[in-house]
Amino acid sequence: MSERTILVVEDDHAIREMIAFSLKRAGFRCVEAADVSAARRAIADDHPDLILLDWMLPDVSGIELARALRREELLREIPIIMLTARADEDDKVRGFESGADDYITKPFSARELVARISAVLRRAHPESDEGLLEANGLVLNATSHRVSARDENIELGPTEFRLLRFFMSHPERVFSRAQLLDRVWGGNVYVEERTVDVHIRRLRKALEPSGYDGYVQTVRGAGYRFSPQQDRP
Amino acid sequence: MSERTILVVEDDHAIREMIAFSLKRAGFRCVEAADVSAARRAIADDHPDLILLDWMLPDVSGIELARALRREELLREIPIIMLTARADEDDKVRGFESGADDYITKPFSARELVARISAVLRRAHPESDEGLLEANGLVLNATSHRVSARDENIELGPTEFRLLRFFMSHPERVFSRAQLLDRVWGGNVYVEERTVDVHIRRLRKALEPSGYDGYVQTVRGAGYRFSPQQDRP
DNA sequence: TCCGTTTGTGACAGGTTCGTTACAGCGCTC
DNA sequence: GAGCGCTGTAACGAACCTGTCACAAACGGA
Repeated sequence: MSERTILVVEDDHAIREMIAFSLKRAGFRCVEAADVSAARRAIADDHPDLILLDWMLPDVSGIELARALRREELLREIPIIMLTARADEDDKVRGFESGADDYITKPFSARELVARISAVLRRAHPESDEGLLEANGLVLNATSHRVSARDENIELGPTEFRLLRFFMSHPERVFSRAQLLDRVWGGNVYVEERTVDVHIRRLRKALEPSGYDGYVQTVRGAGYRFSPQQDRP
Repeated sequence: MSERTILVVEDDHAIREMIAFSLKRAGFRCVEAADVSAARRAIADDHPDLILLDWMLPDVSGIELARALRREELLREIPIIMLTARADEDDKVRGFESGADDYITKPFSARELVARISAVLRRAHPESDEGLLEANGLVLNATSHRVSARDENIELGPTEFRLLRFFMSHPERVFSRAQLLDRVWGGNVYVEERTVDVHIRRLRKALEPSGYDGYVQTVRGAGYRFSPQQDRP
């Protein structure tokens, strides 16, 4: 599962650091913001997968930010978890919290924090697209995570599977190594471009016994292409 | 599963919008009403599957509406979830709530809301779940809570039973640990993902004597899959 | 042809994921 | 309260995957 980015919006420096530390240790990428304007910048720059939002902020209240985000079409999908202090017993205010996907009352443990974040992320990205890709007898089933060549099963590693899935959903189109790294490996990873070659090789090797390795073609100076145009193997 | 319609009866515009937003995102169809008379119209027009009812309303109290609905023959079936403010902890109030199928105290998170609605709907429309699941001689009887392999009884713990039942009703499909936690353990429970591995192990161990353990397959980097495709054990 | 550039290939160290076992806590029965 | 089954977590090793390198091979232009 690819790394998830969490934006932490909290004015108290010490608390923010604590949270960031816990999240990083739990394997999340973490972006911090001390106020709403910084948060807006971070949202634009880092495309967080989830926002952890203190509701008491210096400039605009966290609730205002939450409601504003909900109104913006592109940002509606980002789940929000509210941080509230126990003292804020005002019902009216608390009622508004329903705009968030979850809320956590201070004080809270690092484990609870991580658990709730995981739960919300789980719910936010439920199931991926139903996908059956086919090319001249080469079948990739995304839901069962299986690849077969004329009913013969093909074993692929995780990266090779993603690579083939990407290729099969964009046939007859050349992708540079950089594009492949971006779209198969995921946006912000630092990996040598030549690494793509190696995985192409591994994919070809796996397809070789069934004769489909020719479908993965090299375009010298440009990148690679998946081309099922030619005759059946 | 067909789309379910929820009627939200709540006078506070902001809260109502928030709720509606959350529900829509969770895949429900959503109808809104600000007062009891609007609610009655909505019930007649939209035939909601569930009513979310604030108990403090401008014209008639939510409780009155609930009791009135209960008296009407055709509407008895519609489950009702009450929304109450924390301040109203009064026993007297709680007593009135007995007409509802569940109640939620403000503040609440979207996650809690969705979880409770799902639970009530599940109870109201008991899934005509085929109580008998079969896969190449492996039989799971949901009603008698029994599992047998070729007439040989198999002892399973509660979690392993639910796990196997879930797998058998979704064969040939990969589920991530997160999805399994969500759908077998239940949405709002906070458990380490690796815990899934241990229960997979326990399930396999229980299936081992009869040779069915191979049906529970690991998909590295993705999750687990139940696959009765291969040869009989 | 030659030479520089690009790609294929095999090996490998480090890291990650998974299987497995052990164990403590909990609720239950007796 | 002891005994028991069930659950979730931790820890360890094994299997596997990954990114990088070094070198070989292929290619293309001069």
